[in-house]
Amino acid sequence: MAWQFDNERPIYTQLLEQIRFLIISGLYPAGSKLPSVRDLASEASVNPNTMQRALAELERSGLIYSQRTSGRFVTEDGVLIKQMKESIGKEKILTFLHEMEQLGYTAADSVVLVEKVVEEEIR
Amino acid sequence: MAWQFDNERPIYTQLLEQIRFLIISGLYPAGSKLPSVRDLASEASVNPNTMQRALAELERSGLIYSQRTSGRFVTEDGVLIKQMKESIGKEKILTFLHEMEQLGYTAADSVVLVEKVVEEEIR
DNA sequence: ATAATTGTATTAATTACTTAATACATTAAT
DNA sequence: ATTAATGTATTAAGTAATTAATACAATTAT
Repeated sequence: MAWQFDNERPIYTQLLEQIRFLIISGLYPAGSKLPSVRDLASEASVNPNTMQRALAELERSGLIYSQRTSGRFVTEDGVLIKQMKESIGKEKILTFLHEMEQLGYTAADSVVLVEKVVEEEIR
Repeated sequence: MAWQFDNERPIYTQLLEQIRFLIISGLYPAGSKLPSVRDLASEASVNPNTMQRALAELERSGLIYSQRTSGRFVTEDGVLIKQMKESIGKEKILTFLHEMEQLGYTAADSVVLVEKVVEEEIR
């Protein structure tokens, strides 16, 4: 796992996103046990509290849960994982559309523009 | 003009965005004179330095320029304004696509999803 | 029983950022 | 010449957020 961070955003946020991706993508399967806070922290070269914070936030979202002394686990609820992915995605889409509107583009404009950019990318 | 702010992001950022929108949308036309820093600040109920900062950032982007004692003006370059709008838009699109990828969606996925959301919105 | 491993809580240090206060400099207007 | 209006610079105050240090609690394994 390549733990990499930029200095733009808080480390705990980036940790959260990366771990979330590991779960959503299935690399950490539903029900599986995560490494301990300390192990994850040392692996990512980060203070344990920072990792703890990232994990706590993931926990709030229900993607993982902790059992006081036996460790942390990915939720068994595969449906929840899927829903989480979809709802975060939708949130990002709405934010995006809103920002574009604030720039003077209608939602319809934005659709077209995204299509264009993606086509350019492919080429 | 409705100067409204949330507490999520810095005020100067929000000022910048709102003024930028006024320019891009043509409400502050190319070449026109802006109110003074102090006037804008008092109108927005904001410290002059905060407004100054927003304007300075806009200046870095070339959308406005200042003449030491006569005031600030929107660039005469209408093409630049248009390009600015387009380049900021494109930046937002790329960021969006990147975030979606980090969530496990390909660019093609994202296009389809945006379309879906927009259709829902219209309905 | 003891030790080791786990998550958790509390507090402090650091850092960065935002906003504000104030003074300065330049030019246009009177 | 003087005043008023403009943008600018500098510094400080205030605030919030992030990270780190450390200690605690609970349970599992030995």
